[in-house]
Amino acid sequence: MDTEPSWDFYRSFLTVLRHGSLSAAARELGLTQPTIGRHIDALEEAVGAELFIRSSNGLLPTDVALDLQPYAETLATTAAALLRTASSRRDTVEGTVRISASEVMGIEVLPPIIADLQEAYPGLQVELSASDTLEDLMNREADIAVRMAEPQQDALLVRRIGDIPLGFHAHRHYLERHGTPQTMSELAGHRLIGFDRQTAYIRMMRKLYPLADELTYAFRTSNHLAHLAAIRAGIGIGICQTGLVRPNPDLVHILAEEFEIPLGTWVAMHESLKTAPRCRVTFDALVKGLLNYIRSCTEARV
Amino acid sequence: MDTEPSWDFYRSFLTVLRHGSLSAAARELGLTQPTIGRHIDALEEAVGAELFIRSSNGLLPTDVALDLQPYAETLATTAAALLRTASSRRDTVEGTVRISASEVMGIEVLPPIIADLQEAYPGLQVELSASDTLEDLMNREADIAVRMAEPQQDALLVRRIGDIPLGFHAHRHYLERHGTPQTMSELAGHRLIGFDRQTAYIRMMRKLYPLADELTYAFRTSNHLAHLAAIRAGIGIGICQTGLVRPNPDLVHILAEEFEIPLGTWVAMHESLKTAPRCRVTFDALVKGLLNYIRSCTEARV
DNA sequence: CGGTGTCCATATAATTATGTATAGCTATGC
DNA sequence: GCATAGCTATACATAATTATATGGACACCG
Repeated sequence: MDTEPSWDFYRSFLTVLRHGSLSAAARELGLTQPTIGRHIDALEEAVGAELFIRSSNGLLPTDVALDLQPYAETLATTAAALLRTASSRRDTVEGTVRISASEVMGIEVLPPIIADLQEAYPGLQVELSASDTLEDLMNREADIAVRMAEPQQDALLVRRIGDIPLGFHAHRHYLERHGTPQTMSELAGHRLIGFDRQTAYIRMMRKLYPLADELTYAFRTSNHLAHLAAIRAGIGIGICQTGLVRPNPDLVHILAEEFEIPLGTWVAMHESLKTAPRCRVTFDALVKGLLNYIRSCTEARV
Repeated sequence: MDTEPSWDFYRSFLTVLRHGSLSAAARELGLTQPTIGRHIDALEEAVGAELFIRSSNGLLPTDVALDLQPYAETLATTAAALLRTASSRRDTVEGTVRISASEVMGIEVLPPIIADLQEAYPGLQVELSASDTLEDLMNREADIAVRMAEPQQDALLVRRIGDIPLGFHAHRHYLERHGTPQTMSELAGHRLIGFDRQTAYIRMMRKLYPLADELTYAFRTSNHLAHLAAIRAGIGIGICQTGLVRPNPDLVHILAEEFEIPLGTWVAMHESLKTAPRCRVTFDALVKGLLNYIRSCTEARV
C-alpha cells in the first residue's frame, strides 16, 4: 500500500459502476471520458485488481468491482449527508431534508403535509424518497423516515403515531354491478384485488382472517400504488387505507364492521439530528400531519 | 450547489479536525500545508460556512465542523473498508482483516489465536483494535468483532461461543500474608480490587451476589487490564477470567465453588463478508480458538 | 453495404493544483 | 528581551491533472 488513492477515484468508480460506461459517468460528473478512464486505471493500479472489463460499448464490472459497490454507495450517501448538514445554516430552518417513506405514504399522504411545512419554512427544501425498500437511517441515507414497522435501532429518535386503519374498498360502479358484500364470506364470489408477495401485514391479515387464504383474486400486484389504482378504477374489491378514499365519494368502504387491520406508523430520525432545525421542524410536522391524517381516517368510519 | 466538492476535501477536512493544524494534517497525508489550507478554503466556500477559526498556532473547529465530523469519520472508515476488500484477492486468503475486541480479550486471549491463524495463512495481515469502545460492524469499522454481549443487528453473522467463567483470584504472596477466604462473607476483611464504573456484568454480579455492595475496595480502576495487573502484582483479591491466571502457578483461583460469573462470548461479522476468504478463515479461527480457550478455563477449575 | 451513433484509447495542449520559499504571527524558554 | 519553534498566509515556479482532438472498434439501421 504505497499511498492511499484519491477519494475522488471512488466517486468516479461508483459512477462508472452505475452507468456502465466511462462516457456516461463523465457526463454525470461534469468531467470528460479520458479523465474518468484515468481514474479507473489509477484505482485498479492502487488496489492491484482489475475492476472492469473494457469493451467498445461499455465497461463490464468484474466480481471485485461488484464486491466494492456497497462501500462506494455508502461513501456517496455519507458525502451527500455531510453536504446536506453543512449547507443548512445551524440557527435557521434552511437547507435540504431527506425523507424516506413507502410509495403509498409518499405519494398519497405526505404531499399535503410537506406543502404545509414548506409554506411555514420557505427556505426548506425537501427530498422525498418514496420507495418500499428501506433506507437506512443509521447510514444517513435519509434524515427522517416514516415507517410502518417499529424501528429497532438504538440511537434513533422514534415517535409512534398510531394505527392507520386498513379496510376493504371498492368503486361505486363496481358495487352497482356486482352488489355489496355484507359479510366476510360473501367476498368469495367477488372480483378481489390481491398482493403478489408476502409483506408483514399480509401475514398479519392471514392470521386474523384465515378466510383470506381461500379467496381467489382477479388482479394481483406487488405494487401498492397499482393496487390502489385498481380499486379506484373499479376493477374490484381491495384493501387500502380508509383515509385514502374519503375525498372521493365514488369509493366505498365496505365490511367496515367486520374487517379492519391496524397499520402501525412511526416517524424516526437519528438522535444526533434533533439539534438540526431543519430536521427538527420536519420531524414535528410529520408527526403532527400524520396524527391529523389518522384522525381523519377514523372520522371517515363514523 | 454549483458542483459537488472533491471528496479529497473531506479527507483533508477530517485530518485537520483530528490534528488541529494544517501543518500536522499535511504531514499525515503526505501533502503540504498550503495545499491543505486551500482544501479547507474550498470546502468552506462550497458549503458556505466557516469550518475553522484560524489562529497562528492552529485551527479551532467551529460548531459546524464538529457537526460534520461523524460523517467524515464514516467516510474514512468506509474508504478503509473498501480498500481492505479490494486489496485482498478473492480466491486466496490474503489481505488485511480488522478485528475488534475488548482490551482484555485483545491483549490476553487473542494473540496466540492470531499467531496460529497467521502460521496457517502467511499472506494474511491482521489489524487488531483492542478497545472497550464498541466499533460498529454495520459501518465496517471492523470486519469481525469479539463481543461480550449478544450483537442485536440483523445482517450479522453471529456465533455464540459460550461462557467464559469469571472468578476471584489473588497472588500467592497476598494469600500467604492475609490468609485465603473460604466463604464469601470472609471477603469483607480483605483488600479487594474493584471497578470504577458500572458495566453490564458488574450489574449482574450485584444482582447475583448482593454482598458485593457492602464490600470496601482497596484499589479501584475502570481499566480491566489494570485490574488484572493489580491481581498479578498481589495488591489483593479481584475478579478476572479463570483462564487468564492458569499459566501462572503463583495466581490462585479462590472461592471457586461459591462464586462464578459466566461471561457470554460471541463472534460476529457482517453477513456480506462471509464470502471473503480472509474474513471467513479469521472468523472460523476465532471461533475455534475461543472454544478452546473456554475449554481450558473449565479444565483449570477441576 | 455504407451511414450514424456509441463507445474506448491515445497524444497533445491548456488548465489546474501542488510544492517551494518566504514573511508574519504567537507562545515558550533561557 | 531575545532566540527558538510552532503555526498560517502569500507569491511564484513547477508538476500534475484535465480537456481537446483524433483514430479505431463495434452495433444498429435503412
